Amino acid sequence: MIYRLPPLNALRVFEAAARHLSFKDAASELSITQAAVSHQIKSLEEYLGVELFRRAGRRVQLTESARACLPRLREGFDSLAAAVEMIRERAEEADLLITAPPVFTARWLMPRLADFARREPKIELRVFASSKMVDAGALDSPTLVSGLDLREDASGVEIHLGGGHYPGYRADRLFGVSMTAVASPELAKGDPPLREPADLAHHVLLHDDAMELVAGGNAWQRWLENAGVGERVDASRGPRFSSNILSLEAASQKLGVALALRPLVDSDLASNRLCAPFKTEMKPQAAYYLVCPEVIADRPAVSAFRKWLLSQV
Amino acid sequence: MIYRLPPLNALRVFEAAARHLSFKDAASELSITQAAVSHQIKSLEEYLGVELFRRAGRRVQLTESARACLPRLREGFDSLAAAVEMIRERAEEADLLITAPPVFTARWLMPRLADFARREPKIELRVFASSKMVDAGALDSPTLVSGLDLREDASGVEIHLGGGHYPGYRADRLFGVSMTAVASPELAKGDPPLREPADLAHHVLLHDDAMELVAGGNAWQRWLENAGVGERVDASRGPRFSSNILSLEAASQKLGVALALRPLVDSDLASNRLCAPFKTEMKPQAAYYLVCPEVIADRPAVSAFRKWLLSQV
DNA sequence: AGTCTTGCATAAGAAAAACTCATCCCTGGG
DNA sequence: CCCAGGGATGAGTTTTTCTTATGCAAGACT
Repeated sequence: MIYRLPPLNALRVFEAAARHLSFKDAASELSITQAAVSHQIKSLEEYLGVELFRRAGRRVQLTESARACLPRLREGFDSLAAAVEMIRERAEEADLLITAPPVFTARWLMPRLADFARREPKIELRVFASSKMVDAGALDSPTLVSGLDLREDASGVEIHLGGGHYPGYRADRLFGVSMTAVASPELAKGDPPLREPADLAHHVLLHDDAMELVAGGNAWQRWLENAGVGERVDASRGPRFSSNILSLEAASQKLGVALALRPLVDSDLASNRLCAPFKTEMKPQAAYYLVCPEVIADRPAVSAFRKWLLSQV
Repeated sequence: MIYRLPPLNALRVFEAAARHLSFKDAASELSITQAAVSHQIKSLEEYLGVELFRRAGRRVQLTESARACLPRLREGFDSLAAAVEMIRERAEEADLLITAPPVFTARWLMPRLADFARREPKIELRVFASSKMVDAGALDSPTLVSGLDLREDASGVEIHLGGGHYPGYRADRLFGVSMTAVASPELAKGDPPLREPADLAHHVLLHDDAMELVAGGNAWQRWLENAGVGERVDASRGPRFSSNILSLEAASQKLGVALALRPLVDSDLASNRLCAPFKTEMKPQAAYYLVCPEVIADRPAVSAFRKWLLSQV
């Protein structure tokens, strides 16, 4: 995955200027001059080809599109700050740091984690749900990782949805997934009912960024084509959420039909919170893997977790 | 909120180098020379005072702390890329973009949103859950926003947990919150039972980054002091999650005791998924507010949403 | 109204950061 | 043992970013 990123310093200046709604104040926050801010903003506007501020006399105002992207921008800088903070603080005061995709964490890991915590009460856990743990098939890091500094206390393991080729890492396959459409049982039996995929034409499709990532873009479109009704159902309309968890929640609230990953939603299906009205399942190559560098795989905390996780599959 | 950020270009180079585990390949991806990569990494290492790569002959390896921060780093860059993408694509293909804190979205907004969608089926929604919608009391932007380009189609509204001082914005108070301890009912009645705050000394405390933000740091510590048992219970131990939703999930799975915001968890309490064993509630100044710039407040999509949201309170 | 003040824009030059080139060094493969 | 591959290093160059100085327009003040 190659990032196509804008000039990062200009972005940081923009964020400060947007926060203060003043180039001057932003400048003083950043310990630079007002002129420097003005330059940076201008270059960013030229780079983007979009006006970010409207200059109204002696004050500046954000354009609506600039304002709308601020939360995401803040989130981005916040993650970066957290990332470096994490490096600085080293041991992290935890024995085991688990990084996993949000849906996996909420629907699969959390219901089981209490059991692990009971068995290994001494292991201090840290669970980080990150939407970036989906990879195209293999990590881009093809080399054997060895010679890590073993004095460091914290051990990081990751759970990836990917193809399983992680050379240099110990990767244990947990389970494969398949994409299926889910809805509230009442909705499926309602009017119009959901009996076959073509019925989706009369229903609201719920989209989310996470599923786009798993499917490699246009998740619903692909699923519909897979079901043979790509032509008959418009995949573009419908509300869009930032996370699959929200889509599932929306589906259970009868807002529409969402895409979900089995077996993660099996408990929702069993409890009748959701139902899967169609047999059609799209099976991506990907599966969930527990991934960690070989060199830390035999630390007590890591191997205990690994052993436990595999016993849960 | 002032960000303390490292040299951003160096971070980007580091990410590429970590991905390839090769300075040479990273260099070619970034269209610069291997020497440039080497310099950047070195300067970042000096800035952080931490070794990021271990040089082992002709190959480089990540140190464990460097590797552990990668997911967060990727998440950061990804958000930045998404943010600028959003500016570029302008209208966003949606009529209404709602940005709200994750717990609010999952526990309050989603259960009600189906109703809104039914009433206003024409309004194309986009819901973005962002953990950065908590502010210290007021937005830092004190100016009246006017003269936005009204031709832009998408309207962005935000839901903030804050003090309600948003000059230039139309801010409608939704409801106040209070922090309370929650646990699984079985856990509370179990052995040792949870009868008064001091009993927490014998239980696992669940921490999360979101609650830290709300409380302004050391959430449990503050809550315990508020309950008068700051001395008797160790607030530092226990697993740590990246989101309050995960803490609540962990609590309901009997992993320990979490901090929660009322009234967001009221439905969990009503359904007996969770219980609030103590009367002690800590009431931060903050409340949830619907916030949007004055100038877009009267657009049809925005005013419909606003009216509906207020009717739900 | 006229004047002052405040804040952004702009141009030119200065400073700093980032990059390249040339070269060295080490390691592992043949 | 020698060679090739890949990273390190230092000097010098290019590019970016910043500052200083100044201009300009709008709101505040008298």
